[in-house]
Amino acid sequence: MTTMVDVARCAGVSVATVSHVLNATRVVRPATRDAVLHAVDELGYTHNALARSLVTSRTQSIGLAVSTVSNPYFTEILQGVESQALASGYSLLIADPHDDPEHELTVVQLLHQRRVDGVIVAPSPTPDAMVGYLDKHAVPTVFLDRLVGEEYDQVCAENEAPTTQLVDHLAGLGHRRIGFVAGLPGLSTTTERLAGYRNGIADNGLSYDPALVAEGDSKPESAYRATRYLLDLPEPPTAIVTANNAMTIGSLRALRDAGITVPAGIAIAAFDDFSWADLFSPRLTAIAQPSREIGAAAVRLLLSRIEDPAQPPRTVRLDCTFVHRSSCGCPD
Amino acid sequence: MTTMVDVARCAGVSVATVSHVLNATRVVRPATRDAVLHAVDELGYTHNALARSLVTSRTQSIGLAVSTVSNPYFTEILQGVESQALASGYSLLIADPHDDPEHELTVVQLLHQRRVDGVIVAPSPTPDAMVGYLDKHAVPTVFLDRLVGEEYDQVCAENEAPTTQLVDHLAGLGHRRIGFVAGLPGLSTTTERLAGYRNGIADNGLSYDPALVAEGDSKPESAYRATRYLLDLPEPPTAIVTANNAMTIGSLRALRDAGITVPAGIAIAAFDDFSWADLFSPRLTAIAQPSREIGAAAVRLLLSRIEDPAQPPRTVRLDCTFVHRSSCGCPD
DNA sequence: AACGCTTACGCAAACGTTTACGATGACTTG
DNA sequence: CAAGTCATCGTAAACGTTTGCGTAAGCGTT
Repeated sequence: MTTMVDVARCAGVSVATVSHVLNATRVVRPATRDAVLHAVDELGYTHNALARSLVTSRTQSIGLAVSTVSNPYFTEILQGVESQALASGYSLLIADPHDDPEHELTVVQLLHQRRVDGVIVAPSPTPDAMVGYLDKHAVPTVFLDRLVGEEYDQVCAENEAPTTQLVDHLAGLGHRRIGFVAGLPGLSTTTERLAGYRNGIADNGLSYDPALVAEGDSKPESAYRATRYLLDLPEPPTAIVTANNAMTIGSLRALRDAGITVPAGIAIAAFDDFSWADLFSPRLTAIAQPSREIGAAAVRLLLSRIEDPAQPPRTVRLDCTFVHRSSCGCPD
Repeated sequence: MTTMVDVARCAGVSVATVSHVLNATRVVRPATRDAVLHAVDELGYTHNALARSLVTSRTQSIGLAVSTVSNPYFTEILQGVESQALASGYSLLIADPHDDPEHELTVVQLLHQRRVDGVIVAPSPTPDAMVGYLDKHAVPTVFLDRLVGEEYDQVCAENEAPTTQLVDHLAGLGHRRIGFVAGLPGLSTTTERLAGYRNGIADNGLSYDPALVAEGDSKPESAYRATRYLLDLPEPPTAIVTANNAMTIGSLRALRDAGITVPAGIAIAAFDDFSWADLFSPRLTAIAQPSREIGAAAVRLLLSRIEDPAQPPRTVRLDCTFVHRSSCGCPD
């Protein structure tokens, strides 16, 4: 591996000069500049980012800890993060907590040991250990998707109002018994969407029936069971709203296996859209989160936090869009 | 930021000793060991991986350069890579070449500057510059999905035989005119799958009609056009096989917009399965690649290459599975 | 001729680790 | 009791950069 001293020797200058021409950090005579540049590609020199980081104590990299495995919606966030990071001259380290609090802590530690300039984390339901670590070491952080507290930087989508919108739509179509397949308890998204559901129920003059909300974790299987449960009710719902991607999958499978057609047999409206939802059967009426934009906003927020660690914490909320298709029972 | 010398001072030992207890790299008296460990968490010391890497010239990290943006199938590969890397004690740097040869070179350079121990790359159709760079700097590399040459380490799925299998299945159902919606020209996957298609045609005693193969790039829009073209043929095919994920999406949309039902109006069999293909309409008969396993195999191959740079290059091929649903026209 | 100001660069000290050698003392051993 | 053996630990030189000071030469001023 050729180093800066090789280049310096070859060009007949000092390492300081090499460093300065490489970083354009002070003026050098054009002639020596050329000599250096020439030496660089004659020797095939490549910069060693580690050594540089060691002295500057900046790595120009950020860490991303999201559970891609369990949530496909996160891959879009990943894309948003990646492109925004690259555009800002930052590299991206990723580590998957696999939705496990213990694992979550260790991957965050790993990231910090690599001295990323900051991290973006989608917290698990019990993020205390991880949050404590981040706090203790003053690691610039922004939380994603799931909120942990106003004293932190965080970005997520609007959850409450859009869910209400789903219920409104269904109620507007005449449904009086609207079921809800909720997500993993403890997550802010779950809480907020449930609140949105209840608002919708109330707004439309319906009475809230706890029997109509079925909980699940974030796996489709639990939604499958939850939906089965709703169907087996003495007085089953005529419409269902599902709380996220994974839940929707499970519900749809349960309905299919039960031989119930959508929207004829039951109406469906979902939180979270899919990339190819237009090819699904039924064609899903859904709330689409601006996933890419969420990812991009997170890195922007993080970079500004890195820039000025003293600034007050911000929570940014992004608007969702209502995608009207036909699973709700409206004509296509 | 507290360092090893802080810990050493606090524990009343030398930095060498601190290093040794932290890495368990030589025996120390239990008492001093405890003193060090105690000092460590009293001061909240965290290891600086950069400094360590600088002296060991090992970063315990690998770089992944795949175009997630353009191909959702890569996100599964990503998951395979991530988990295998983590399991082997490696971190993951990712960089998206966005399917652009120029960008591809720069991200690989970025990765190398960060001194990853090796890289995993899904090459673009014209990877020469990138490959040249990797060669020149002797960066341990394994290529993914798209092949670049037997003199490199590479891993991908079986392409030819499975495609033939698709054609066989359709022909077995009585179809004589089977169209093919091909992928981006120049990619080994495209070439091989096309070859598989032609084999299938020949095996079944059909005559190869160039008019029946329509090319696209990797975007669904091109498949949309390609499919339209096939439908507008004087004598359109009665069955179509699509060459990959993106192509399938485009084809299905084209068929839907043309008011053609599957499989009644036309039969479809696809290379590449989807996560929720069972919820698609039609339910897709498809070849499923072992994506996760491909990713995992790639990191295993890379690590063995890093371990022993002199070993002969290997190309590993993974088997696909035929997922039988109903878009081919078989009863569900 | 002495002075100061520029311009252009070099010296060397960090940055936080790892690790090859050496050093120290206590304990055996003959 | 001298010498050899262990067990335990410290010293200091790397690793490849960045960057605060310094310095030397050239030139215009008085």
